[in-house]
Amino acid sequence: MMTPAQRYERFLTDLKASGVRLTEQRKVIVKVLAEARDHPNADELYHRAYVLDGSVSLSTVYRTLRLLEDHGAIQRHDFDAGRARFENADTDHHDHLIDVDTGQVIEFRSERIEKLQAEIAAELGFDIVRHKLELYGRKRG
Amino acid sequence: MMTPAQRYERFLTDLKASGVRLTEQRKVIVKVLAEARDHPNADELYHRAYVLDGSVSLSTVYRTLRLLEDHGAIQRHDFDAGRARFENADTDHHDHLIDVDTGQVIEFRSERIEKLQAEIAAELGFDIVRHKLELYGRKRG
DNA sequence: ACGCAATTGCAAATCATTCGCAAATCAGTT
DNA sequence: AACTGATTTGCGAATGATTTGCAATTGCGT
Repeated sequence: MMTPAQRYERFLTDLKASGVRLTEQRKVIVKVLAEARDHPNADELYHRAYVLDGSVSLSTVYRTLRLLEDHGAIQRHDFDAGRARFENADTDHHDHLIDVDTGQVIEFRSERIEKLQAEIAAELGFDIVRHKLELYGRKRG
Repeated sequence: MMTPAQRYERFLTDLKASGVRLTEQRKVIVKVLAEARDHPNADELYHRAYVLDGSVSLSTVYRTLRLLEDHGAIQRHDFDAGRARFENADTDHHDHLIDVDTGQVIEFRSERIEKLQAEIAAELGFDIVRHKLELYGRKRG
């Protein structure tokens, strides 16, 4: 398991290796992402970054998110329509269970489901590029 | 398997039974939905409906889609972010495989995956309200 | 330190969707 | 078939998330 600090360093190393310019704003945004334990949206990231460095703008947050997504460093989700949410892509693949009452997001992973998905795609003549599995549930009374 | 005409009649019957007013525009939009073999978005539905009846506006398409979704008559998807797509809800439940090259949507159903999902949710202490499983794949060379 | 292309903040533009409101229309009642 | 009142409509303006144009700023190789 990576610590936020390790994740941050790795983000920077990877970006530099890809020839991406390390501006103050990008470093701050990347730091906020590295430290996030949840799945923040652009606005939440902006506010967290702004506290660390008032020179960060919402535009740059959006531009940096796109940049990081294109580099495969983060992943975009749209659990609720209209607002994209983000998370680091360095961790192992997992799917999400969203509590419909609280909005809480729980991560899980099932080897068996992954395998079944690949089988189904193969039967239909496809190779899976990516997939999205979201369970929306309610806590048992 | 229901024919488009049967689906159309059933839409109208159900709506009338729910005390929904059957306006000209709603009937046209419902007819277009009943006949759709794909997963059209609001704009596509608007164009198809407009051909049948020039008095249909995009606003009413959106309002009717919301109405039908609230009544459980249709289902909303957001395969590509930003544009919702719709399909009749009368057919059996199924999931989707989206061809990343062509955008084509293939429907499939797996009893085993459904079952696994329920098991996973149960382990986490949840009952599934709904779920979203989308495979994004590429045709095998 | 120099220079210039890449990046920034800001405000204005987009895109899908929703909303306000006056005019039109449905559906039950005479 | 006309009457009525609440619902629904089309229009254009409003919204909310995200993107973009542009002049000013900044990272970073020389």
